Amino acid sequence: MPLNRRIPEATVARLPIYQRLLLELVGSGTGTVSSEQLAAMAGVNASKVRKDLSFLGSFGTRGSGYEADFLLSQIDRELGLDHDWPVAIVGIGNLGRALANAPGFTSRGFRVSALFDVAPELVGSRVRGIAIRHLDDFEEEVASDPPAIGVIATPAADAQSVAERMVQAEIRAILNFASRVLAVPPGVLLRDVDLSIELQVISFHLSHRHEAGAPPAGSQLAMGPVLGSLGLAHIER
Amino acid sequence: MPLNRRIPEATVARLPIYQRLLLELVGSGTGTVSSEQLAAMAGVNASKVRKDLSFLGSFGTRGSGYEADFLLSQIDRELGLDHDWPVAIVGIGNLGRALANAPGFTSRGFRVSALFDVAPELVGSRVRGIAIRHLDDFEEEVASDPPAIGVIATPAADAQSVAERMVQAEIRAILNFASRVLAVPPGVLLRDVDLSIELQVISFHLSHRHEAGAPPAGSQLAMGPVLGSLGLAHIER
DNA sequence: CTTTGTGAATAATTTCACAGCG
DNA sequence: CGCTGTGAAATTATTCACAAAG
Repeated sequence: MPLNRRIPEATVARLPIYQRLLLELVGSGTGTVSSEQLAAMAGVNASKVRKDLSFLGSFGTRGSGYEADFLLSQIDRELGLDHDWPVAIVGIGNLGRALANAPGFTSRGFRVSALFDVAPELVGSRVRGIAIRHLDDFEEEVASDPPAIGVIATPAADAQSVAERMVQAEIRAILNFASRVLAVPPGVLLRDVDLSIELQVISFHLSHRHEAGAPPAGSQLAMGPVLGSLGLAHIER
Repeated sequence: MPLNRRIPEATVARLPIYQRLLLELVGSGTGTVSSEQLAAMAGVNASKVRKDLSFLGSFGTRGSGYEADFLLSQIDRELGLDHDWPVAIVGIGNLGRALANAPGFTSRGFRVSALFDVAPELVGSRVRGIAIRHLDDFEEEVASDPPAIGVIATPAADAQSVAERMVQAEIRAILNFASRVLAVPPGVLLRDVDLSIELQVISFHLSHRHEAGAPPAGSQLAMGPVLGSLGLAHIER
């Protein structure tokens, strides 16, 4: 068991998929699960599942498979979902509200700790029990319960200034849903999501579907929304 | 100019990024742009940009760069954004509304052609001028203006049945935002987006930031939300 | 007899480095 | 000269195939 301490990025990108599947399986009482089953559910092939899981350690039992709840706990640990990550969301429009309510934002490791907007009619109302604060009070509010992750769901024009205030407030990781390339200093982890990139990838495949009948390579395991960010987004030291 | 007629999937995933950057550049009056500039904005390196663009043809001018508007038109053509793709969105909650209003869903190739929900208080109201119809009328409504792409933004529990109705209605491509693995027949292009996957990837990097100071490989150009889908999602012939 | 874990083989992607064109 | 376009090299990711464990 060599246990490489460097997990390939491609594997990291798939761990959340396995995590979610295992959550469902454990929830519905599954005891053990094979790489074959996981692979079918994830839409990948079984050796990829085994290879991915082998980077975490040897948690399977030959002849029977993986114990679902134990495997889940190992993946959670590897993904850092056994920590508590307070998440602040700025921009409580439709998208911000959707994020605040998304199961993935409110369970297993993540806790929506603060909501901000500038619209007077929003400030003071609550989403899932959390009061929306005015962005003017951002620094003050986050001081008491410093968020680990900042989510930007503002109009594009406001995104950069929000990012700067997040950085100023010592937030080390930013998830950016605004369609705007952001500059952040080295040391800040920035990831951009563009909701429409998948639409364009679909458009590509639709308009090429007649040429050469090969199934699109990314079909089963989709490459998700991607948006370029200024090349500054790495974790320091 | 060999002009490989098979564009790597990794390149296809980046074309929307270049597309969006070029839109901005053209909008702000830029005439020519170098691979170096595009690379800096996209957060990738210059040879990757040149390699990516070379799959579309030789559109650059040595010594000066690429003519922004011409390059944009070539990328649009390659991505199929010169077609008109009617998009039907089912589930007009916060997420559905956010999608209906997203710039990427309403410009360049895409046209939100129909909105569906089951909530009586929503049916009849309009989002960006498009009336929300009751899901019961789905088949009838889409018959008159058949959507090329169906977007599922419903609660997880409803996603599968919506997918089946879309397939029945001859929709060949589905973009699924529900956190639920969907089964679709071969021939239907299915892509899943999970809004929280990036959050988990961030969590991974945050909780590993102390070990070995290497910048996370996916930092500059983020791998986006990904969710496994049942292995059925390919375009036929 | 089943299913994991993993080296080895293959394939895809990225990066390098430079010839060649404007 | 400056910058593209692209083979070749390096790196990363996937798949194969099978020995070993339960």
